[in-house]
Amino acid sequence: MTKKPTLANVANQAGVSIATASQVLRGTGRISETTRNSVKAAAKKLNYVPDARAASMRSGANHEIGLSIHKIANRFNAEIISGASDLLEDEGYLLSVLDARDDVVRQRKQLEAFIRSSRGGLIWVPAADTPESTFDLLSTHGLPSVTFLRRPEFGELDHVGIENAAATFTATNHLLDLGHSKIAYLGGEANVDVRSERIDGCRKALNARGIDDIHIVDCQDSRSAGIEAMHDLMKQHPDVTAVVCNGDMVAIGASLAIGQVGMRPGREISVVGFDDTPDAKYATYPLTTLAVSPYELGRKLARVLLERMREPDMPTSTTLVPAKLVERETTGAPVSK
Amino acid sequence: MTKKPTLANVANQAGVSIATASQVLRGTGRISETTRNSVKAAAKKLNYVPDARAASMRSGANHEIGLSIHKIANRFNAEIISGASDLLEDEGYLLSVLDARDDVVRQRKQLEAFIRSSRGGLIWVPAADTPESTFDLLSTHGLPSVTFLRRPEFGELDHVGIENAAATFTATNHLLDLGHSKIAYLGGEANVDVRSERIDGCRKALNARGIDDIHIVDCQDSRSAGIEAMHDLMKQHPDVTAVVCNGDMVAIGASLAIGQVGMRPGREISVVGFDDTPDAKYATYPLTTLAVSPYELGRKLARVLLERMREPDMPTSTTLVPAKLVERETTGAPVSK
DNA sequence: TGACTTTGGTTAAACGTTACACCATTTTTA
DNA sequence: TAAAAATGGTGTAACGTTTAACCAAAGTCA
Repeated sequence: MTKKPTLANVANQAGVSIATASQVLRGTGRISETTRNSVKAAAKKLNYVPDARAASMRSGANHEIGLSIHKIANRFNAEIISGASDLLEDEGYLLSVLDARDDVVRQRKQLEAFIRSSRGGLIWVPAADTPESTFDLLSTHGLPSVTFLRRPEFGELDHVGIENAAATFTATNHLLDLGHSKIAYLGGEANVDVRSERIDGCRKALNARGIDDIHIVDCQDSRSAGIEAMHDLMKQHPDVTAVVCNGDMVAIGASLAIGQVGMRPGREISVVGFDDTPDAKYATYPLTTLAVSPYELGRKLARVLLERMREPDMPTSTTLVPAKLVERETTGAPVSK
Repeated sequence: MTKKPTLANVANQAGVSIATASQVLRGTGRISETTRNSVKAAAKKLNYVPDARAASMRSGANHEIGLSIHKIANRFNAEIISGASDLLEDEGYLLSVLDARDDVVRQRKQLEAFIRSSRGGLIWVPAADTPESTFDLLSTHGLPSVTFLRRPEFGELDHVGIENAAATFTATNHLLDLGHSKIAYLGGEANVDVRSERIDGCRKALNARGIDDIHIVDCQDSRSAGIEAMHDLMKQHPDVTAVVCNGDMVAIGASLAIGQVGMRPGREISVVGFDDTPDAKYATYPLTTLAVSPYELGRKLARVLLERMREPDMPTSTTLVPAKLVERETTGAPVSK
C-alpha cells in the first residue's frame, strides 16, 4: 500500500548515510558491527527490497539472464531449462524464459526486449531460418550470448550442442547390424541444421556399407505429425524396414502408425527415436532411442555463458555432449511383412 | 563491441537536445517533421535501443510482466502461457516465465526477484503449501498480481480458475448414467485445492443419487505414477468400476494399467481425465476427458492482470472458465470382470 | 611528539531515461 | 498593431542505486 521503501528510507531510519546503508547491505566497505546491525534492523523493519534496475544501471552488472527457446512444452527442453536455471541460481543469477514458438519475428522481438532491459547474458536456440541481422543485433550490443541445440549459420557465438552425427551414426549401424538396409529418416524441418547433422550421421553409416540412398521425410515434432508421415511413407515406400526419427514424439507417432496397419514396431519395421524423453519408455511400444541428459546439457550451457560473461574477449567455443543408444522394443531384426 | 549507444549519443548525432530525442522516439510532444526525421535517422544509424531499466525507473511503469508456474513442461500450461503472452504482447508488454517446479522456496525467491526488478505485474500459480508470508510479500510491495489454477488460501488477489466442481459433477453424472456406482478419484496431491474442488464435484453428484463413498488415491501428475496407482487401486478395491482422474497423464497411466491386466478401459473399468491435452486423443485408449481451452484461459489471465494494473484499487475478482466433457473410448457401461 | 596508519564513515558523481516547467519565435486574432 | 496563441524546442530535476574519493578522529610507532 505505502510507497516502496528505498535505501534512503533505510539509511534515515538507521541514522546513517545512504552510502553506509548500501555498504552494509552489500557487505562491502569497513563498517562497525553496531551500525551494521542497526542498518540491517532498519532494512528488515521496513521490508526493504533493493531495486535491481537501479543497482544494475549503476554497477553495470545485471544478474538476470534471458533464455529464448523454440518450444517450452517439451520435457526435454524443460529439463535443459531446469539445469541451466539451477546452476545460474547457485551463482546468484536468475534465468527468465521466453517461448519463441519457432517464429523468427517473435524471437527477434524477444531478443530486442532482452537487450532493452540489458540482461546480463543470453541463452537461446535460434528459430528456424533466423536471418543474419538477428545475429548482428546481438553482436552490436555486445550481449554475452550462447546458442544451443541449433548451431547458427552466421555470427560467432558460443555454442553447446549434441553430437548429432555421431549419435545417428551409431543408431544406423545398430539397424544395419540387425539386417536392415532400406532406411528412412523421419521428421524435422528442412532448414534446421540439427536435422542435417543427424541425416549426415545416417548417411555416413550407410555409405560405409556401400548403401547410398536414404529416404527423407519432413514432419513436425509431434505425435500426430509422426503418425501421418509414417502412413505416407509406408504407402509410398513399402520396402523401407527401418526409420530413424528426428525426435521421440515423431518416433512414437511412427510406431503407432505401424501398429495401426497391423504390423509391430521392432518386427516388420524398426523405429529409433531421439532424446529419450520420459514418454519413450512408457509409450505403447517402448522406444529404442538416443539418450542425452538434458539437465546436464543445461548446466553446461550455464557454465559456458558464465565463462563468456567473465571473459568477453575469449575466442568462441563449441561444446558437444554425447548421445547414447538405448535399446528397447522398437528395433529388431526385420521380419518380412 | 563499442559502448552501447545512449539517448545522448543519438541527440548529439542529430544535433538536438536529449529531451527532444526522447520525445521523438516516444512520439510525444510537438516536434517538427524535419527534426523528427533526423532523430530517427540518427537512432537507426547508431543502432540505438532504449534502456528499459532507466525508462521504467523514471516513468514508474514497467512493461515486463512476470509469471511463475509450478510446471513448465506440460502442453496445457504452455498453452496458457502462450495465450497470456500473446495478449500481453499486443498491449506492449513482455511476459517472462519462471518454472517454480512446485517448490515453495524456489517460488519465493522467484517472486522476490520479480519484486526486485519491479515487474509491472505478476501472474502465478502458488506452489503447493505456499505460506501466508509469501502473499504478504506481494501485498506489502503492492505488485499487481493474479493467481490462477490454484486458488490461494490466504491473501486477496485476483484469480482465474476452472469450474472444477461443475466439471467433475458432470463427469460423475456421466458415469452414473452409464450404470457405474463404485467410483474412485485418482491423482493430485492432498493439499492442493484444485483437487479438493474436483472431488467435491464428484461427491455432489454421488450424494444426489444416494451414494456417499468415494475412494481417493493420491498420486503425482505423470503417466508412470498413474500406472502404479491404478494397479494398487485394482488390487485393494476390485469393486471399483470407474475412476475420475485429476489430470490426463494420470488417466492415461490408469488406462494403461487396466490394459496391462487384460481388461479394457471403457468396458470393465471406465476412466475420465482432465484437461484434454493433445495426448488424450492419441493415447493407446483414446481418453474421455474434461476439456478446457488453456489458450483462452491464458488470455483471460492477461486481461484480468491488465485491468488490475489499470485500477489498482478495484475490488478483487474471481473468474472461472468452464470445462466440457469430451467422450472418447475410455468410458462406457460397466461390463462385469 | 610528530608522522603514519587504521577505522568508520560521508559526499557527490555517475548510470540513462522521462517529464515538468520554461522560453524564444512565429502565427493568428480582434 | 498589440495581445494572444501556437510552434518547436531546451534545461533540469528526478528515479534508486553504487562507488570512487575524501575526511575526521583515534590508534600506532620510533
